[in-house]
Amino acid sequence: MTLETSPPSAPTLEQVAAVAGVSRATVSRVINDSPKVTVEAREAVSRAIAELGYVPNRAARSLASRRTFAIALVIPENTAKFFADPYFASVIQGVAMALSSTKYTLSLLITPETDAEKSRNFLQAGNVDGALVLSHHSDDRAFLALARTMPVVFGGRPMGPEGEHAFYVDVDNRAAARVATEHLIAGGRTRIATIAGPADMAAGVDRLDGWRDALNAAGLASSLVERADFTPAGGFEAMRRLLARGESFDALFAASSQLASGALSAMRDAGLAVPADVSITSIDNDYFATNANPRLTAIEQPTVEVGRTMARLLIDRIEGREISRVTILPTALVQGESA
Amino acid sequence: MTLETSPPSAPTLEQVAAVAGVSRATVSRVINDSPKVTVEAREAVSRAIAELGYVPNRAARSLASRRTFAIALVIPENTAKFFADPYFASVIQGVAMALSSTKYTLSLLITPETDAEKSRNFLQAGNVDGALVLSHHSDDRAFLALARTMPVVFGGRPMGPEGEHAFYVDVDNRAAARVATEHLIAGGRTRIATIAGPADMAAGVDRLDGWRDALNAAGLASSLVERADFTPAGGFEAMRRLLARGESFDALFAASSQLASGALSAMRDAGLAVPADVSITSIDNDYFATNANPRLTAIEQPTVEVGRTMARLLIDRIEGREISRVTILPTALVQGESA
DNA sequence: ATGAAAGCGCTAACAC
DNA sequence: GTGTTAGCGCTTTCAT
Repeated sequence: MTLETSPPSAPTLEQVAAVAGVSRATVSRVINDSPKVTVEAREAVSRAIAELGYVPNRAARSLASRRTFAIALVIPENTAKFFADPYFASVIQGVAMALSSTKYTLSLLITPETDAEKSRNFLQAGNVDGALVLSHHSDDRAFLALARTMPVVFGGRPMGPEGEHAFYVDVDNRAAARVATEHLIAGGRTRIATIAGPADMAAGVDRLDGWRDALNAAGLASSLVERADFTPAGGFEAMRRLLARGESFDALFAASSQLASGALSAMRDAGLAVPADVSITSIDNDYFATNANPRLTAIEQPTVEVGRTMARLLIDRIEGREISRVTILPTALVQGESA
Repeated sequence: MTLETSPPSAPTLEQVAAVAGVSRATVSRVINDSPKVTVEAREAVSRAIAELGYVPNRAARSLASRRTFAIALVIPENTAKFFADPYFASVIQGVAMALSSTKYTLSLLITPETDAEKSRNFLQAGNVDGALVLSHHSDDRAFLALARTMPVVFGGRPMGPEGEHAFYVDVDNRAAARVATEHLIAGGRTRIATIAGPADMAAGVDRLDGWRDALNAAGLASSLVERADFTPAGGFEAMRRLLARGESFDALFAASSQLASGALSAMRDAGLAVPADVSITSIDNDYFATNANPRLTAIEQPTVEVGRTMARLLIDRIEGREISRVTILPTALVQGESA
């Protein structure tokens, strides 16, 4: 049994001041890099800080300064989707990375639409200095409003009227889709279908446009379109509808690898061989692409980099530095065995 | 153009009190679910809170209560390893999940050994209510000490003298290794080598023991051992050393799929066919296992569940509930094409 | 350049 | 059961 003195309470700024022989105000100035401190004072304080192993208490700091040194990463999805989509994990990694070398802390908000309000209140209540919103989802309106209140950086171009004015990091979905489709055309395919994403999501709209761009440029027909949620189940159903049309096709551009993965099952059921009968390209070189059989030829997005960039930009904004409103990151086609 | 009043400052507890016609203390009691409040008062306050869209300010709350409602997830690795290992992403997901339905917030600390002290100071300074330490790494001593200061739950059994007293969530690495090895034996293999992990990591030690258990039980020799870091490069070199010994073997148990993945390259270089010449099993049914060629037969760990469980247990401890010191989660062998 | 002093918004005795 | 009153540890005027 050791003699438990009360909690090994951490050193306070006051103690640092005492050791350094200065006032608390001076210690505070040193901590906050104020220029108005003499070299000697600064050194005395630094020594005291090192000696005591002092670390400022964030709560006190936040309360007094009205800054929190916390940023929120909002993922407007329910937990099921959150798990199903490897995209989120990558972006989180990137954000965490970028933050690890700063004084900012991450607050993860996974918010089903049902309590979007709760999240907004949390954010508005001054619990974070800014927010990152992964706008994979359609319902961005709430968060666009938030963006008028505090620094917000979106991941993916937010839909809606105000989307124009938002700060966001994205990839060029339209160009990516075009490249993926051109790959099919280059492979000699001429009747190219697509399974597109939801019409209320930027990725859904843009990727469909890109597919059309490629077909138009090549003088090919662009009538074989089915829409679906970005899930394997959605892809499965969409492919069944496509097959039910009775119009034959020799290639498919799927707007996401999850869609492609579901489509693949439906094609297998229908006795179609990939890539012999139908070749496939898609977007997202993720788990679904690499584990598909055959492995999918897909566009790779720099997902970790998206997270990292979002975080960097947000901090720049919080700290008053100028940043450009739109940042587009590059993508690349990764060759698989499906096309 | 709306009339921008100064920062849309969030409502304070004081305002709620005014609207509800009670004192601040009563509002505080309602917020904190104190039983000592009349139904009427409680309702009046609730109404006022709803009306104003009030959310408590965490900083103020923390400062006054000396609680932060934040927990840290410490990953004692450098960022390179952090990215290379899919294990971390899964565990983080699990933790985030578990936390999303609580009032706790996540603070991610990715700490190269070089600034382990900085992290410890941060933690000690009362910036979190407790910590989760992903003890994949060998240097647990620092965090074991931390565990005497605040609630800590480890992921993986921490090594070292005090490891015995720590709270942790883990899988039965020894049993997992035994099962993986038995699978090779069941396949008719008799000369079974292993590439083991570092001797200073629990997973390294335990998995080697499990391999031995299986061989001993079957009356087979257990001399073909090489050690390596848990990386593909380590696995590659270990396999070369194994081959250089000149003793033939017809199976390999790799202590991780990253090791197996590297070993596979070395075997390919040596002209060995898998599983024809040498069959392989490993641990971690992750990216490395599923993307290996051939796909590895491996033990799957419930990584997301590990994170979720760690978070739950930590919160239980923080809130003073009794929890068992050790939680072992189940694993399962997933059949691939390598054995 | 430095110090004194007044809070930041909340919780936690304590008294009633 | 409710209100009063001190702070929690820091930042930030304002003097000096």
